[in-house]
Amino acid sequence: MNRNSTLKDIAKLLGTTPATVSRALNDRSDISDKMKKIVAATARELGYNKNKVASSLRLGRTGTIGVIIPSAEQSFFGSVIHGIVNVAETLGYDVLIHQSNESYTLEEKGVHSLLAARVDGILASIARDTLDFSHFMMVKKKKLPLVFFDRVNASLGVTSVSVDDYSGAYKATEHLIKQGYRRVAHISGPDHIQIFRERMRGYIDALQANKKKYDASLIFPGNISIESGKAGMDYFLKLKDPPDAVFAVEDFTALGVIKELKDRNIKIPESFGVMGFCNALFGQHITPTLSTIDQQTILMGEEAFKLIYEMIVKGKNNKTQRIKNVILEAIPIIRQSSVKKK
Amino acid sequence: MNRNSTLKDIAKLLGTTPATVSRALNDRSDISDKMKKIVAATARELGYNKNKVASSLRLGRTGTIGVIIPSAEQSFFGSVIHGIVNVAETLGYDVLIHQSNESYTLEEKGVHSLLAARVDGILASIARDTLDFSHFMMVKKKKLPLVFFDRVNASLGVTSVSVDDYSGAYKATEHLIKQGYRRVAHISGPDHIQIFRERMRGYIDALQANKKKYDASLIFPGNISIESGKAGMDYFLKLKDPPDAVFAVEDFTALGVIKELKDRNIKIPESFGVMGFCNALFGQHITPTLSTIDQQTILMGEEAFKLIYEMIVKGKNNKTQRIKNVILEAIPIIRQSSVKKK
DNA sequence: TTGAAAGCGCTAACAT
DNA sequence: ATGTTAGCGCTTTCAA
Repeated sequence: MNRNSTLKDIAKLLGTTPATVSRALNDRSDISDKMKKIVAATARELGYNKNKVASSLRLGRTGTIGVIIPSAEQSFFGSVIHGIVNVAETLGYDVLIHQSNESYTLEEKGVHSLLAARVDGILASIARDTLDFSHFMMVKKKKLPLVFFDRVNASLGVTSVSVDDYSGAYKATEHLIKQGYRRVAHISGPDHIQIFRERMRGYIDALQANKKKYDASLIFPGNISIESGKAGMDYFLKLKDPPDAVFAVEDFTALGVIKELKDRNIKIPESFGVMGFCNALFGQHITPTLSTIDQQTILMGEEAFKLIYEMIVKGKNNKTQRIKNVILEAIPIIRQSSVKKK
Repeated sequence: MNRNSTLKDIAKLLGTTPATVSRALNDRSDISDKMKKIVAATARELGYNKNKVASSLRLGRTGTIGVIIPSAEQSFFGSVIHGIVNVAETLGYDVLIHQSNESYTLEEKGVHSLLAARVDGILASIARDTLDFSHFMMVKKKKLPLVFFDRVNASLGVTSVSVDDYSGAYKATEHLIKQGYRRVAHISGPDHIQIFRERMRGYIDALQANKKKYDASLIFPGNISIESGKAGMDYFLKLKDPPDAVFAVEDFTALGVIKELKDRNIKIPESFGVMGFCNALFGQHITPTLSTIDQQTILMGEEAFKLIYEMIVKGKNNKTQRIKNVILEAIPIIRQSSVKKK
């Protein structure tokens, strides 16, 4: 590997010193234009490319942020990464990715790898299996900028971006009621995850605000899967007074509901209404198309990076950091599965 | 930010030197077990976390690889990233991500950022708009390990992993013929991208191997979108002797075909057969479910990392590198849209 | 088995 | 406007 050229190489060639070359390349005001030009030309000639590793060591910052997601395979996180990386590149930051695969142990390892890499900040979406948050608290204690996105935990006092799950669920439920469905049920997600609890709360409040009685038998505990959608429908249809609409905690669950209804020849949306949550890609391609709540994934990634960027920049000036919790609007996407009214 | 502890801190506390502490922590054989134990204990106590930046500068390698993809938003690339990152983590590597957003300029910038970060190798999937490959040739010239995945270019002599596009297309086309469809058409992708040319070649060869005449009017030039699927069908159905099956270059195109057929009340698969390519998630949830070719995305990511890892390790020993081109099997996933026979 | 010293490439403080 | 010097934290060579 033909050695990368260094400031020293350029300096030697020009009969000057590495310090001057460094200043010239960094466009410092105390260097003459003439010198800047000749340095730039020589650098180009040698194919010089700044060694960010050395620079980072010297500066005590890396211009790199770390991201921890459950899995890049889930298209939701792919979109968020897209948003994060695009803004990061624009602002000159590199992005390191780690996956927890929903495991606490891997998440914890990921945090340590990122700390070893001396990232300037960490963006994270909490793993399903994480119940102990000491690794994140350690980051916080080190005063290293930390931002949670989507899978947040309000009790930790960490800056975050998430979608307004409560209001999204509220809107979804209310939409079904306004469409004339009499009894709106809910299939929930694992209730140790805050966002799913929020969605359930939105569902319950929307019922009560619309003078529907809250009926615990109309809530089926699911686990974010097609299967729990099917199982939920199976359960609901055996009730004495079954529901005629379901607000599912996310789109796969809603898909299970639709599959089960189709198997039983129950007409959607005429006899039964369905709303999901997530705006997964497949929703617009199935029959009937799925009404859902959009989570603004790309925007979420962009906002997450902007938040951490702000923390990094402010941290330099030793300003005190206030915890911010950005809540993105949950946007109803009304398609066929929930539109009873003509 | 309470300063991270260093080898020096540990050494001072133990009345020894940074060199010894370094050796102890790196489990060198020339250090006594007693010393190793006490060093480990002190390190734990201080919450010591090796500064990878300093270590990288000294060692001349970073234990980091760079990945350039068109966009993390495409679920295909999300899956590949998943595969890459998982294997990388297992082998102790960090992963830096850059996106080209299908633009040559951003791709080129990405390569330079990764070089500045002194990554130990680069994995890349070529952007749609990239016609000039000098940035990749520069990487190759530097003898920095480089592996292409999926969007490869055979003429560049770069190690790669990709799916067997030719054989996948061949199998897809032959499957449709064997199902009894008389005239099998093809909607292609941008033909400056090699994988799409390969798929067309597979289509043509399968026709001829099965004694079907190759008819240029049965190939519609598309651009990997739902719209080109629809446009293709519109064109085909106006032909004097229209086809009764389509092999679409990828699943979105196939989805467009299906939508158009449904709009015209043409029965799938009875009157018209459809095959896609990619095995996108939505294919199993639409009606009819979509027959397609699986690309083994996660495996592709895993293989890509393994290849570059091998190159990195061998490079150290100055062994000569042979260019490898790993071709993953293209696996037909037969669902409803192509099954005419009972 | 351990210590002393040097250096990876960069940048900033200080000097001129 | 430029040069000198030192040091970020680690690892390795050489010496003891």
